[in-house]
Amino acid sequence: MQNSEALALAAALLAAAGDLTQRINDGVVSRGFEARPAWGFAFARLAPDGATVTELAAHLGVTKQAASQLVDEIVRKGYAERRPHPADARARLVVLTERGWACTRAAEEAAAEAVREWTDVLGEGEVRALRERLGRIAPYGPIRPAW
Amino acid sequence: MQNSEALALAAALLAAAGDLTQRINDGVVSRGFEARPAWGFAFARLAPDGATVTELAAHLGVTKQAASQLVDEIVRKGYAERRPHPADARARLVVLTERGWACTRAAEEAAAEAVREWTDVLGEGEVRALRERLGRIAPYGPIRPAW
DNA sequence: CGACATGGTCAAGCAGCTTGACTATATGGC
DNA sequence: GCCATATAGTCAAGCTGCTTGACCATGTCG
Repeated sequence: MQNSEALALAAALLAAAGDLTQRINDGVVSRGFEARPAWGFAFARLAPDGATVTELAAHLGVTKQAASQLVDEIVRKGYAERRPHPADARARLVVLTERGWACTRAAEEAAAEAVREWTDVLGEGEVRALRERLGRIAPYGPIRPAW
Repeated sequence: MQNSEALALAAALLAAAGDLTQRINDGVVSRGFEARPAWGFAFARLAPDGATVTELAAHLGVTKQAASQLVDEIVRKGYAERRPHPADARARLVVLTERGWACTRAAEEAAAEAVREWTDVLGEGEVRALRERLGRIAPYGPIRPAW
């Protein structure tokens, strides 16, 4: 593979990621929620059982302060709430509210809608293969900003 | 495809894009250049024959002022220079210097190196197919930030 | 030639992140 | 039981990269 091909792959990857992110965000907004794309990663971490600010920060790859600000915002807008941590009086458990869950479902619907357009172009098997291959080359650990 | 699958695809795409971007940037830095990931898109537009600030802004999807700041920086660091535009006295043509070209080549090498690791996992044909499919679903036009 | 469009810059402001300092609680050695 | 140290979280200040708004110089077209 030529060097310039590799750069083109990077560009295509970023373009696809940006496009999909934009579409998901638009879809979420059109369903009556306001959300910044970065929230998706926060919600994904909060979804199962909640998380502390520090855990969230590690997951997002930012400082505790930045994570705390993000939590401030989603709490202020009613998507999550801070509760006392059951086992550690220093910590506070951030959990999604019902509205937060609704927003998460909206994001899933929007994502499915966006991916459906890809399915129309590539076919379902190809899209599934795409997802599987991406998963193999970039395990989904802590988030690193795309640039 | 289930809704949650679609979100997982988006996450995998962003993770892969972020990972690749990070690796390319690291590779460029280790070759003795300092570059911010966003520069890649600027350099790509400047590479053939130069571009005006306005063209660059449109390509990057930001304001003229932001593009101008970016140009200030890469000029200050010796990667490009502003020349009078041959056909329009209002405009100034931003062109890469020899150092700019060297940095571009370093980015291509770094990208090739990063993609090579993927090739080891997926095989060359798969990676090529990945690039081709990504190209089909997200034509590489103006850049939209990933989030 | 004059009216408007376009390329570019200057200035101010804002959002999201950082580092640094601090308080409150937890943990482990003695 | 107590103290030293580590950890969860917040407050405050600052930086960077973007934005909007205003402006000048040049081009284009009636």
